[in-house]
Amino acid sequence: MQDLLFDFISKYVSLTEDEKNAIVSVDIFRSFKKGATLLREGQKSNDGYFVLKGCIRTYYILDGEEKTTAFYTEMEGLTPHCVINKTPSEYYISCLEDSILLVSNPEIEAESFEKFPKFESLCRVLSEELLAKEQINFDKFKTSSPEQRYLNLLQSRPDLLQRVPQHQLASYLGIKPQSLSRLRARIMEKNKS
Amino acid sequence: MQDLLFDFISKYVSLTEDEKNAIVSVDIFRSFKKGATLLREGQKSNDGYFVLKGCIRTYYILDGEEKTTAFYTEMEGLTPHCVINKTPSEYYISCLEDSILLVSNPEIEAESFEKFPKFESLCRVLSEELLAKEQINFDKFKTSSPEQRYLNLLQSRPDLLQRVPQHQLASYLGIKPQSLSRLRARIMEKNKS
DNA sequence: ATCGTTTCTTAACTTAAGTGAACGTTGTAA
DNA sequence: TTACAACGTTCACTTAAGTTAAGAAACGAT
Repeated sequence: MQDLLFDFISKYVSLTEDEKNAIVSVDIFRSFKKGATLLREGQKSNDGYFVLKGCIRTYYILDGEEKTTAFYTEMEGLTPHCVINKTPSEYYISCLEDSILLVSNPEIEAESFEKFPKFESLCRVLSEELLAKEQINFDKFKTSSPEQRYLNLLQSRPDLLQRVPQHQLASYLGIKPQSLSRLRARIMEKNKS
Repeated sequence: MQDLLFDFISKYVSLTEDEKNAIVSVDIFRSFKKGATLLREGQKSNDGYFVLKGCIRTYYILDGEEKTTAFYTEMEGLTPHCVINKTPSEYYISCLEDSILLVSNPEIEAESFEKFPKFESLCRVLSEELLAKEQINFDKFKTSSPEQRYLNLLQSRPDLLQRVPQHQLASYLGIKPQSLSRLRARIMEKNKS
């Protein structure tokens, strides 16, 4: 399991045995059951998550409706807004599947950055990369219709369509579950003829 | 003009005179005329931008149509996706107004990070913060109707509605210019009664 | 000052998403 | 096993956005 992490990190920087041991020794690998809630609206937390195995999602409850806005799967990570801003969370985080997560917080990070400046470089590069990717995703969302967004997801993250319930996918696509149903039927119809 | 920058930075870290001089001495402040193009589709570039004064925008040309997806105003910065990924750019960047920008690139940054590790910390914190903010914005976009998005923009960035042409605002809101016109008329109508 | 372009608005029509309700299926818990 | 809740689909209806076209206003360049 740790090897997955080190393989991932090795794309960015090369770690010495010392540095690898340092990561392992802080012992921040945690298992969660499907459905477990990691963060609730209104709650303050310092925990960031990196998915080694499984899938987690962020969602809001607006007018009593659940709105899922993001999914994180293997080798994807999330530092909640409330951690960055020291404010109560606006959204929930929960596990869609049994998951193994790396759980960190600013204190752990500060310590390790002090001992291993290389870790801070890594985090800078990672978050710059994530930011650029998030901006491209946002751009694509803005410039696409719901149908295009669905087809695009089918291309770029086909696994999600299998792992995730339709009504969560719908809000992820910015539409209602009924519209997603209809849209899928429409596409089927087109492909038939 | 530099004071604006140092005021901004001082919210995150405190700089010594030495460090301030280092920033000034690299001389990366640049002036641009309204309409100037900073980056074109297909082009490779290493330049990132930080707006000291003025306004820049990113836009795509899709099916011959200009789609504006982001605006950056005073004390906001952008490292284009193509810089992070070393790929040709998918979008254009141009100046909406006469602007004064801080222009940087990975080489300058690497040098300064070496001399002043504090700068790398600053950049890590800034990009983590920007990422969290971008995610919240994206979430809000997904969970809102075009009309809500317009009203929200009216609240959160009223200056943009003054500075920016309607048709650019429209694509920023994910709709057509005609729809924005109609939507505004609809809101006016509501407020009258 | 004029010409031409760009920008914004309006309108009529088309298309698709939102809404509310019904129904069958699946999954869960007593 | 039954009962209930959650999920996905379908339908009829409403509302709003996309499309195409036209015209008025603002802006720039000559």
